[in-house]
Amino acid sequence: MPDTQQFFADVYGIVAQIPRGKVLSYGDIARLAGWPARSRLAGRAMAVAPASLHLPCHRVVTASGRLVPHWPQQAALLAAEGVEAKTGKHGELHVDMKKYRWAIMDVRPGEAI
DNA sequence: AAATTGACGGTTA
DNA sequence: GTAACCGCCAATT
Repeated sequence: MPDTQQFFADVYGIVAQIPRGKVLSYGDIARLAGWPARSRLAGRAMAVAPASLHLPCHRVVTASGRLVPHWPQQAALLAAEGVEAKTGKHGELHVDMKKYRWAIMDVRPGEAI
């Protein structure tokens, strides 16, 4: 099993565990999967993720809190779960990461700061 | 094999 | 707060 495929599987497992009303960034997922530098691969994993897995990919945003480009409906899905997405002048949607980011990162002392 | 692209992240100006 | 630049890894052209 190639590392990439294992990484993909791990990413899917993590995304599936994201609680309702919380979000994670690609970088966070990559880090949790054990590959800190593979944030882009996390995005690719979502891109190729089979719909049969029912992954809550709408709970995945960028590290800046920006919602996923090329996917406008994500805001509606998040809003349905209580995640408030603010709309910018250029139609950019962003969420408050400090508030909605999955707390698994905060559990680690020392790195949270 | 080389260059380009992408659902990214972080730092610097 | 926005913009530009660099670093990162894999797939695609």
